[in-house]
Amino acid sequence: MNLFRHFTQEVSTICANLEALKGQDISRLTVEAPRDTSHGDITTNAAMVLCKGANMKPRDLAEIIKTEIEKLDGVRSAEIAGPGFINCRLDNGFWHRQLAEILKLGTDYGTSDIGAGHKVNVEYVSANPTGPMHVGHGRGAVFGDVLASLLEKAGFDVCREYYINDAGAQVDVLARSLYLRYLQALGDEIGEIPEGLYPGDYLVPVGQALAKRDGEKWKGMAEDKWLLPIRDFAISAMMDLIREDLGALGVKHDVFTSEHKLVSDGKVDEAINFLKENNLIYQGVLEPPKGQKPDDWEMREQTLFKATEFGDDVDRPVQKSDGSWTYFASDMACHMDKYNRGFADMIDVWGADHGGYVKRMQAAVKALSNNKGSLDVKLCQMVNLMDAGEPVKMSKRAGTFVTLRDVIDEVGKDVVRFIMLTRKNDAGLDFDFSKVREQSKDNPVFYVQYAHARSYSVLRMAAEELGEDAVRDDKVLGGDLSLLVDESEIALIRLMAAWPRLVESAAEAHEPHRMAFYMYDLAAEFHQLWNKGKDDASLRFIIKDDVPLTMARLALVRALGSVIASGFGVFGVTPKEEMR
RNA sequence: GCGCCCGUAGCUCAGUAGGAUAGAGCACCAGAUUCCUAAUCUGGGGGUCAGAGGUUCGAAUCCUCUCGGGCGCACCA
Repeated sequence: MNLFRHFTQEVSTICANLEALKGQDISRLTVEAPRDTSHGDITTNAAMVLCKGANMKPRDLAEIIKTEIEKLDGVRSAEIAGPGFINCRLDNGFWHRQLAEILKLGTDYGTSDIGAGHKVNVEYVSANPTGPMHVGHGRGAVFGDVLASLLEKAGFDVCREYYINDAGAQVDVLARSLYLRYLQALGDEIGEIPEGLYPGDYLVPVGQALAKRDGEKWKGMAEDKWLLPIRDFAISAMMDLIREDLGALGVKHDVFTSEHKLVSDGKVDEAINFLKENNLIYQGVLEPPKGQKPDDWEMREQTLFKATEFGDDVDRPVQKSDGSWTYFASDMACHMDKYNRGFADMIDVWGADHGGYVKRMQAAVKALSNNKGSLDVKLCQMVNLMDAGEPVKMSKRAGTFVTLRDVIDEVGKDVVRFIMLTRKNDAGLDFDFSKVREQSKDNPVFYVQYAHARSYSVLRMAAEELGEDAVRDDKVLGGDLSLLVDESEIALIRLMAAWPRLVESAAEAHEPHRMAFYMYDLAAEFHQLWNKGKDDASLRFIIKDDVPLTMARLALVRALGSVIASGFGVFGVTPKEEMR
């Protein structure tokens, strides 16, 4: 249960039934956590948003509402503050019930039904199949994967999609690059890889595999004979490579959609015909871009999509001069296909360098769905690889290029995943190797992992001190939670109880990073409580001569572990039970 | 020239569908350990929320303009 939603409903009911507020729109009414905890546990703006319609002073109206709120179950006291806030304190019993719910649900705590089973398609990674993934791809991959998990936790029916850009010029370049490696594998001296082809070593074993499979079959043949079969071989090998990288990162997809297949299946024609029927395709000439005019600009008649009718700045070409479809055209087909598969809500995760592409794709989605579909595009900014505050120098030519796989091998997938989510997607991210290896508070992954491990260490210690039997599940879970009365204990429960709401707001905003900050705060709250036991021995979790209190505190510790594990579950990070 | 994103403490960044005295970490200063793991914790100083208008009970948040930074701008994907 999201406690804020619960109280919003309760207070809304109160207001709807008040004589003075008959017939008023109460949708602006909210119940939130006050920023300053000294103002109480929850606060409502009810009096302020409703006073105008009631023709009353906010504080007078607040007085009436307050009287009713005080009668609510779980509310200990209420007071009017500032311009008309009604601040409430909840009683300890309420918090104990929250704790009991966490213990009951375990890592399912935070699961929500706000998605109501609505279908959402999340497309992410979609790296060109021309080589191994780099760190920037990794950020988009983790972001998309975790956003998908987050939406699932919030009750959406999510499809994780990978769009393979296996059509167009870059895969021909890949085929030519592989052909050279193939010749090399057959013993030819190929020298330097020519400019314009992919020089990476990763094609060497692929060339060998091709030579092994086909022998000298393609040697000496004209390009038009070998281009297609070798291209297929190359793409398939590159997708294996990418799938391996994704596997190492723990990133999953439900559907891999091939651009090439969309074209050959006629899906692009289908999309374009649909637009033609709606009079959204025409032959026309575009104005040259103002300011920086490309050197090779020439006046040209093109097949254009009327993107301007759906909010884009200019109409967009869908066909190249050789008659083949532009990338945009097949991408439109891809999104139309998603819509036809039942996904009115789509989310695409792209690199920030594709920012200029957002409007046209959103325009296309509107056009292809008769304005029923929606597309949210999440742009992920650059990742800067650093070491001890200095940028890591990278050069493909010099062979000092750091791939995603290198980073995963160096620090592990859990660290990569978590760090990728410690920034908003549209903010740049520094990935510092030295910081990430550090075992200190400066390293958020470590700090949160340590809180989880510490919860286990307390339970282990309790088993040692009190005996395995004393800390069996049923005894810990069946403890008398009402013994938890210290303010710092209640504070921890209060923060844990905010988790369901956080999941919902992060899901609605499509912002998984909020979970990272929450988990860090939660870890800090727990470490603080642990340390209070140093100053005041009566606050330690394990009190040998007070077993009932110890049981209640072990339950608290266990719940803390569950909430962190719940967050890690969405993040795809394995919670550690010990740090050694 | 146009579009998108961004501008919050010395640094790196949060800021929960507009809420009360704007937060955290790092760094800096001062402290805490016979201890449930010191890989931690407590306290302190530090701000024109880039600037100017506007909307309203109330703005870091919404709108307009200005300044400053990043990205992108026809037959690449």
